[in-house]
Amino acid sequence: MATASHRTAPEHIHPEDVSVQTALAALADPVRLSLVRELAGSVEWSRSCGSFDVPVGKAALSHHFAVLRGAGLVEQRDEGPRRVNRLRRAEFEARFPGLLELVLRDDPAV
Amino acid sequence: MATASHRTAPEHIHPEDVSVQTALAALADPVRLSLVRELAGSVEWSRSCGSFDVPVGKAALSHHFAVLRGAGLVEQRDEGPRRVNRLRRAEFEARFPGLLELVLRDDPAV
DNA sequence: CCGAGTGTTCGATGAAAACCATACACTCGC
DNA sequence: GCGAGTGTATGGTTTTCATCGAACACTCGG
Repeated sequence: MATASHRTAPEHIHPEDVSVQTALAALADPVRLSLVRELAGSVEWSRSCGSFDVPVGKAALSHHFAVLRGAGLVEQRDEGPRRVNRLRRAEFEARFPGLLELVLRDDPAV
Repeated sequence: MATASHRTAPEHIHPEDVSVQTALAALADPVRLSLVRELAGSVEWSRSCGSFDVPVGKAALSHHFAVLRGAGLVEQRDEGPRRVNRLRRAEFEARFPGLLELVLRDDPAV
């Protein structure tokens, strides 16, 4: 039941246990930033990993999601064969006030 | 006069022209984060580049300051033989509200 | 005008990170 | 129980970045 294409369920890290460094590094990558933004504009649990429009292969994509999990930015759940995502808005906001909002509503440096 | 050990004066970039990516990447490095924090606790223009307590050589240090300038985080001015620094608090805050404050008053991830 | 102090530049090195292609694991509909 | 769809793991390549040592440029005090 509900254990998609993975031996074990995704391992999550709570934002509370994340260092600023890790958080910043996670968001400093263009692909991940794109994922986070796209995710922010979607209904929770509505997007599977493969449904994002980024210019990388599956392997790299999977890796990026692992990084996002490791930064407490994304939560994942297995739903049948696919793994659906959710942006941990509230929790992340509590740990890093303003950060998420900052990267989300950014005027791309004019 | 006032052109220390450098052909040309330091080239600055205003925070307004900096992308989030660049800003985050600049702050995601341990050495640079250390520099910013130490600088935040000092009087403006009081610290020369060499006066910071970081475990890297001069060359690397010089590079890190270049990155910080490129992210609009630091302003430099030549004062005799040395180059003194200032944290661009207000300008940076205006461009990335909350970010600087966030990395400065951080509980190192418990 | 020399020597000490300061910072940048260059070239090279090493480590980290992103990426791909492939192979594998799991789910589900047929 | 196949076969398609989805995601992970592994191995290897490439790129990026932090770092160093050494050479250079500039300032200033004797």
